[in-house]
Amino acid sequence: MNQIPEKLLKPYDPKETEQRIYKTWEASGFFNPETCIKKGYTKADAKPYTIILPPPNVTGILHMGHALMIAIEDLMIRYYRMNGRRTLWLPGTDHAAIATQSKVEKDIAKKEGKNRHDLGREELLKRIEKFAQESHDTIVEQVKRTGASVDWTREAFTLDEKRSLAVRTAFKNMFDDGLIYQGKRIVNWDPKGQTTISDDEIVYKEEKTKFYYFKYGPFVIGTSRPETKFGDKYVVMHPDDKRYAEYKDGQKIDLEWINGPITATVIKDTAIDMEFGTGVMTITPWHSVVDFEIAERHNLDKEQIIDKYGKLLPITGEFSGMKITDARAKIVEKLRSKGLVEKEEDYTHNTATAERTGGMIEPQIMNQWFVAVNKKFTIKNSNIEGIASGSETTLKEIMSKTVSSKQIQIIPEYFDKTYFHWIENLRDWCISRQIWYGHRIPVWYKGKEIYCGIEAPKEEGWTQDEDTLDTWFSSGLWTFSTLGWPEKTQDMEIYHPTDVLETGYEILFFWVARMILMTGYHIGTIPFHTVYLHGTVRDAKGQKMSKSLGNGIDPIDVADKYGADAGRMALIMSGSAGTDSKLSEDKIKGYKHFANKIWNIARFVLTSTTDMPEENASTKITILPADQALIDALNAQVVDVTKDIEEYRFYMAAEKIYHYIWSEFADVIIEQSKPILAGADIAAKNSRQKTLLTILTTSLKVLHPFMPFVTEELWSLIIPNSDKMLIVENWPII
RNA sequence: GGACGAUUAGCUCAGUUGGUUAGAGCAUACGAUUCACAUUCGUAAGGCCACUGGUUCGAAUCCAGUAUCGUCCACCA
Repeated sequence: MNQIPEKLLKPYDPKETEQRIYKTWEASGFFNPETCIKKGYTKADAKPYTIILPPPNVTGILHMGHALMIAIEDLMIRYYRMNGRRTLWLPGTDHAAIATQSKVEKDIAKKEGKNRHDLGREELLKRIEKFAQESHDTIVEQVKRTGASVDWTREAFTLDEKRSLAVRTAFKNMFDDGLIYQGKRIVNWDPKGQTTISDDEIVYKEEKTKFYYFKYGPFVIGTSRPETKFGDKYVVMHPDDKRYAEYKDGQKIDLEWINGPITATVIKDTAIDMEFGTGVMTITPWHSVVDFEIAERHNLDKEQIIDKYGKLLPITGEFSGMKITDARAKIVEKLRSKGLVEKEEDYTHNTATAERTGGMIEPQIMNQWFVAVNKKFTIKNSNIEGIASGSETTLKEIMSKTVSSKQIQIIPEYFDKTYFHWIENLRDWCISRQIWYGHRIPVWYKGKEIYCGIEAPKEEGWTQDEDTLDTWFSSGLWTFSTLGWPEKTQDMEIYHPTDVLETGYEILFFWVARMILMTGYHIGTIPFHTVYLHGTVRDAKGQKMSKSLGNGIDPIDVADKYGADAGRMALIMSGSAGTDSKLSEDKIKGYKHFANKIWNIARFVLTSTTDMPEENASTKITILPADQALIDALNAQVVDVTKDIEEYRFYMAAEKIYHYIWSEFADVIIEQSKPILAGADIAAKNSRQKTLLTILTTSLKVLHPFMPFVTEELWSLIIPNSDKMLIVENWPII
């Protein structure tokens, strides 16, 4: 070791280094576990270690949250790869049905002034696919910039051919088992987006409005929505309400209403809050979830008042065809002229709006497809603890048992409670969407006949259901659809169940719970052993990063300016599982300095060891006790860091390494070494030289999962003739 | 309304499951230095660990309550 590489004499330049190093990794094939086996770096019978990358949506570009996710997953993957595990990290992207379609529709409306009906299904889909493809390509480039050691040969897309087959197969199996059914149910209809949306996609916004009290026969009813009241022929009160004890359940009362006399029926139901308003209400089952449930319980008639476009139907008489907002005042006026308005008050309440389109939700009863979460079915082969093969179970039970038995461990643990709370309140999952982009429901109709199959029926005359599936239906299959299911593949055999699912806590219910449901049902096992939930990355002030606020930090800008390594370190160091973190450029800058620090340490060590004698069988350098003590201290650190990584305390592991390298190695050990290296005692000098090299190489190995680029680059400079890259080096074993 | 968190130095956060004198980074002050370091080093100051009570030989840590902030869920006619 005589030559000091010229590059090393200048400050570390991450921009030049990182992209070059990534290409070297790609060319090596080491992201692919089978290549590692072929080259002898992983044993053929090694225990697998699998992470499936939560697929970013093809709606745009990656943000800091993705960068955090990748930093943590790559850290685990590189750590386990260095530990000799058969390590697979499988990448992919998500078509994100509603989000993507509405993004493209918005663009088209803005640029061309057209809506989707102007374009037609085929043309719109073409446009969306083009957008999705471009978005996908950008995302892939971004993922590469972060240093992610994902196996690109296995890349998947939630809407590609193999995943589509998985979706149709999954649908058919559940359909045949009676777990998917079509039903008239009240759904959240978004008149603006012309689609249903799930409960989870609703955003409640505060609205100031009027609260009216109307005379309804002998009662006074309260409402903020007079326009729905036309069909109200049931008046409901709590059975224990003494004020209305004289009225009996089922009693008929003739009264004067908006468009003339009607006969109302008294219903007693405990869903009524005696404290609210007058304690009496009329119900509109077609347009209210609570009312619908009351109507179901008492087997009452349901009538539609408002159409899909938010306009009043002929049942409203003279108001027919009017928009809700226009009609409301006129209806109140009419009631007032009839002397039926008791009083009105100012009222603030939460209205439901669609997250994607901002449209006001108008509940409607519609034909939709559902997954029955409480329906019993026989599970064929079960590896789920507490649910035996061949026993009767429900999807809800699968979701709950896998976690309560700790077969699936959630980190941080306290999210268990939130998870169970959610499961308890879970209703049947509405999986149909009235949009065009996504997996079309594999059901065909011919007259009154209905056919569900993986492929379209061969005979003529069948038409396919117009709806598509909720995007979470396909992502629910993600851990096994990516591994080739429904084919019986070797990948499934080897890599499933996966080890860790690492994702943001905000999609615990959307996604994690649905993966548990789908995997339990289709595979009879768990999708992963551990769920690691990371927090939200916020700006320095603690605000969410968003486009509208313009406070986002672009991971690519970070990579350009400070290096991806620095960005990764800043993200990993920003906090523990489940807690939000604040990120500022200053923080990232600090870790750029750190990368340069290691660079300089390496320069010092290399220039100080050029005259170290080469070792061979006859001439061995003896390590003196003082130096052995330094190595022992480092080893103790490595043990500590290893434990922290295995127990998911990544921030702590990172901090320990950082602290060791800067405050111990650089500030103490190197400073102490200077007189020894310049001294006359050759034995002491050689011992120290060898020790410095040992400490440097060990430090690089331990730091590699955190800062892969700078460590790999230094590795190649330190050991120039080795063909073994740091990525496949062995984790220091003590 | 229900659930779950958080509250520690000026700021951002640790504190590994109860154990010496509560730590780090940034920022601040003072000093050193051109030495592997454009990006260096040392020293210092800075804390009623939100508050009240309890358990314990011992509490930032466990329990109960209060306050403030945050997140999620539900949503009322």
